[in-house]
Amino acid sequence: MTKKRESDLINKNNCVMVHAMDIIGGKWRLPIIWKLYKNKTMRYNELKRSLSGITNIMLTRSLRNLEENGLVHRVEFSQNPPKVEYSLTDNCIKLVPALEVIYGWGHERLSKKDKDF
Amino acid sequence: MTKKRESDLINKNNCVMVHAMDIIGGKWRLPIIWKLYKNKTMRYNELKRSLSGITNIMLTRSLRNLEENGLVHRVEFSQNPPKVEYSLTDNCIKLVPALEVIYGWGHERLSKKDKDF
DNA sequence: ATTAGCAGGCACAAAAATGTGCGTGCTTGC
DNA sequence: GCAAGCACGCACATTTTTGTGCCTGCTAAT
Repeated sequence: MTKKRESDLINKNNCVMVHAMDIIGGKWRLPIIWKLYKNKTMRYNELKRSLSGITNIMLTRSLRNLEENGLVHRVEFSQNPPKVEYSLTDNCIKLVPALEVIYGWGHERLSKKDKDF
Repeated sequence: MTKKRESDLINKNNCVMVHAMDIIGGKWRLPIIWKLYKNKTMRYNELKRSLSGITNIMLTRSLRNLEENGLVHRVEFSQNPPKVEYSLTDNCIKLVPALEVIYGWGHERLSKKDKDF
C-alpha cells in the first residue's frame, strides 16, 4: 500500500512478489493476521493487548490497510461503549498455510538464537 | 535486521512473526529468494536483470543481509573479470513452501486487478 | 466521585528503507 | 582503440514507516 513510484511501474510482470510484499509486508501486518487466525474474532483492545509493543496508531493503520485490501473484516456494532470486531476474510485465509511455515521457521530460529547465550 | 528499539525488547515471547518479518520483510528480499529458488544459482548481474527495477545498492544490501542471516550462500571465484555466485542455504529452502503460497496468492490478486480495467 | 475501559484520532518526531548518480580496475570482443 | 560487462562501493537525498504523547465522549464499576 505504498504509493507507486515510477520505477515500480516498470515492474509489472515479474514482480508478483513485490506486489505481495506491498500488501503483507510491514512490521505488524503478519502478526495481526496471525492473531486473528488463532482467535477467529477479536476486538480492538484485545488485539492490542495480545500484540505486545504495538501502539494505537500502528494497530489502527495496519487494520485499515488490511481492510482496504480485503484481508480483514471490520464489523462495528452501534452501541455504547463501542464494540468493533475484526476477523479474516476468505481471501486472507488462503494465506494461512504460508504463515504456518513462516511461524515455524521463525520459531526455530529464535530458539536457536537463545541457546547462543 | 533493523536496529532494536526499546519497545521491541518488551516483545520477546509472542512476536515470532515480528522477528521473521525483520528478516524476510522488505521490498526485495522475497523476490530475490524466489529468483534464486527458481534458478538454483545466479550471478550478480543475472539477478539484477531478472529483478526489473532493482538498483545496485538495493541488490547488494539485500544480498548482504540475507547472507548475514544465513539465507543466502555467496561464493566468490577469484578471477578476472570477477565471478560471484549466489544460491539459497538449506535453512532458506525451508521457507520455499511459504513463498509458493504467497506467490500464488499474489498472482491471483494481480490478475483480478487487471480485469478491473 | 473517580476511575477504567471502549475504539480509536491528531500533530509531530524519529528512524528506517529505498533510490540517484557516479566511479572502481580489469578483460574480452569489435 | 573503444566500448561493454563483471561485481559492486560511496555520499547523499528522498520517501516510507513507525513511534510519542495526548485527547475524545460515553458507560459501568469501585
